Amino acid sequence: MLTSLSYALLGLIGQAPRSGYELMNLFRTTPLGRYSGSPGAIYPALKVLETSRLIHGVVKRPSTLRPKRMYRLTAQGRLALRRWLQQPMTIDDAAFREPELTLRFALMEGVLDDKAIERFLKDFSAICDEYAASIEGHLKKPGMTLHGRLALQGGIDAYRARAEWAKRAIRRVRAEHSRDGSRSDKQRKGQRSP
Amino acid sequence: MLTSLSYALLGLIGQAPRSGYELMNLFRTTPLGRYSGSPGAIYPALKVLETSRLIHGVVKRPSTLRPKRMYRLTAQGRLALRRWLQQPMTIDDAAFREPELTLRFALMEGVLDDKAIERFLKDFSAICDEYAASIEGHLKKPGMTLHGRLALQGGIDAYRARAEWAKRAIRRVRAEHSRDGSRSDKQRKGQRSP
DNA sequence: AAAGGCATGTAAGGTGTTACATGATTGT
DNA sequence: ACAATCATGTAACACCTTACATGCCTTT
Repeated sequence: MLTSLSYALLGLIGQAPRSGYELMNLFRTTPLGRYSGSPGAIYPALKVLETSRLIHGVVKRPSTLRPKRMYRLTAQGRLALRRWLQQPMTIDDAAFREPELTLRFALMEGVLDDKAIERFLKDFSAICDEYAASIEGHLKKPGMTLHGRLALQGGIDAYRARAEWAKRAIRRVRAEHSRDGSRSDKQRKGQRSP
Repeated sequence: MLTSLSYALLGLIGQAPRSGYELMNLFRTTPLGRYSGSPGAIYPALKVLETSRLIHGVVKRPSTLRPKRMYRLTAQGRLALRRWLQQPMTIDDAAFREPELTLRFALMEGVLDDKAIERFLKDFSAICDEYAASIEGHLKKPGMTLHGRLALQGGIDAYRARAEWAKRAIRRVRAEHSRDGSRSDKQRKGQRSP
């Protein structure tokens, strides 16, 4: 199993060919930074992805001591990405790996179809509500301090907010999709916003 | 610098003397589990805290191959905990270490005074709003995909929810404190809910 | 006396961080 | 020629996870 960082790299390379440096800057200058953006993590991760044949680096500036590589997804890489994006969602994902779910959502545009995206958001909303309810269970337990209960309430509020967000997001992607559908029914894959 | 896990242990031991096993179960059976609850993390961390003289383990069942230890804070440990709880809050804490802030709130009851607790919540609310606003800045940047923008919006919503929670929490702790104040002005330190 | 929960611990492995090292290219 | 930025990489270290090992104690 790959890490979140590796999948983030896979997803970003899928959007457009990119170099390690470019990826590093994306992490450093955007909220993607949550998934870590140090060269000591990114370059080794890219190496692993390349030896696993999920990405392939085309070497610019060859036969120097400091070659530059532009990475692209291989067919295998595209498949691995898609499998990760389509993974069934568990309550543990919501509880302990919520950022990875958000990452999946951010990277599934242009890879999964409208139906799968809507499914994802519905599941996400439901699972966030479910997890919020499970925290509520702890609230009633004896021996909880005031701050303990308040901290739990904060968690509940945050997950409820996530669930509401997902419901709004469904409407937003629907609106976008119907516009896209009436405008241009073809054109997919490998495109990038201008 | 100690890790979140170490401070969590410090805080929990401060609430009442506890054994490693007891601590492990607290992590396993409550939302504290976010801060990890495997024996491979907890026992070594306790050992480090003891060699740093922040906690002290009283050995029950001595002169066996499997001694049992009940840990208590030392004066140094109490001080280290207090310093961590009182640390000034940065926007980076909110952005990358929000769970640690929540942990601090949960563990400051009975250690910091009412004033410091209210200060913490006010700062937390302000910094969450500030960070939410800084994400909003990214929303306007060109080159953002639809999903990218929606994911950012999710982050904004979550941080706004945190900020609102903190405001409600201030009222809750105020109410509790005024009740406490009129009931029993003394009695602090080392107590535990029944 | 066997089972199951209490209780502590270690070994191997993976992944990340910080800090550093180094080379290439471009603009002044 | 120099500085800044582009660009890649490594070494040391810290910490956590999983899986396992082991022993004590209580109940049946």
